[in-house]
Amino acid sequence: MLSETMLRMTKQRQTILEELRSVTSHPTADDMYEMVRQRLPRISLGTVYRNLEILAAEGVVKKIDAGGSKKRFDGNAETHYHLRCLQCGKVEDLAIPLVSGVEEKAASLSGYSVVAHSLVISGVCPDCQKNNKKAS
Amino acid sequence: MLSETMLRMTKQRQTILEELRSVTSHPTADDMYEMVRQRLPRISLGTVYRNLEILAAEGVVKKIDAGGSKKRFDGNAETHYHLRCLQCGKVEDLAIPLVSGVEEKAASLSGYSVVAHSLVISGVCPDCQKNNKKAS
DNA sequence: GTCGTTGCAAACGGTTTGCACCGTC
DNA sequence: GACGGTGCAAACCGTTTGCAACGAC
Repeated sequence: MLSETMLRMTKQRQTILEELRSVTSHPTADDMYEMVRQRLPRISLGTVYRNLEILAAEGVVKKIDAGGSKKRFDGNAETHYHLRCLQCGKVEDLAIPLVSGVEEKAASLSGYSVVAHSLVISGVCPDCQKNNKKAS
Repeated sequence: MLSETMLRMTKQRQTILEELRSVTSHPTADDMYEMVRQRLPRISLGTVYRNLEILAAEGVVKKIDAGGSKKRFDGNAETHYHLRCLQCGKVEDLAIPLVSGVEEKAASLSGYSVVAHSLVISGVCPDCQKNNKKAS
C-alpha cells in the first residue's frame, strides 16, 4: 500500500503535511490553502488538492466527510469519531471509545470486505447555542 | 417543526415521495429524476432537488451523506446505519442495533445540543469482490 | 537527465437559483 | 385570485485536469 519511496518530498507537500499536523481542527482544502499560503505564497489551490489526495491515499492523513458540501482533512489518521455543528459547520473530535465489533458484525452480516467505519454526531455547538440566545 | 398544512401536495411532490418510498435503495437526486420521469416526463431536475430538500427539511424523508460526491436520499426517516461500497458507490441499509447512549454521552462531553448521529461502514461489496476476482 | 510535481486556467459535475408562467388551495 | 410550485436555463462552487515549465532524485 505504501509506495513512500516513489513520493518526492517537495517543499509544497512537506509544508501541507506540517500545517495539517500542527492543527487539531479539520480544515477544508481551502482552509489548508490559506494556511500554507502564509509560508508558500505562490502555491496553487490545485497543488493543495493534489497533495491532500495523495497523502490521504498513502494513509498519512485522513479525508473526512461529515456531511456538508466541503470535504475536510484530519492530520490524525487513526480511527476516531466526530462532532459536527449543523449551524456553523465546524467539525471536532469526539473523545469516546470506539464501538467495538461493528466492523466484524457488519462484515459477517453483509459479506462486505470492511475497510473502515465512521460515526458522526450532529447538533449545535455551545458557541452557536449562545449566539442563538443572544439573537432572540 | 411540521408545517405540513402549508405544503401544497402537487403531482410532482407526491410522485417523488411515492417513488422514494417504493424503493429500498438510496437513490441520488439524479436517480430520483430518472425514476420520476417515467411517470412525469416533463418534470425538471430542479424540481426534484427542491422537493427532496423540502421533504427532508420536514423530516418526511432523510438526506444521507455517506461520502462520495453525490448526496443520497432515504425514504425511511428513522435512524439506522449504512454500508457503503468504496468501489461501486452503492449504499445499503445495515441491520444492526443502534449504538445506545452515544448521543447522550457526546452531549454531556461536549455541550452540543445533539440532533442525530450516523454510522457508516465502508468496504467492498460482494458483487465488486466477485468482479475483482474475475478480472485478475 | 528523468519523470514526478507545480502553477495556471479552463473544465467538470452536482446543486442552486432567478424568472415568468402555472395550478393548488 | 393569491401565492406556492414548476420548468427552464444560467449561475454557483468545490474539485479535477491538461499542459508546459520546474526541480527532486
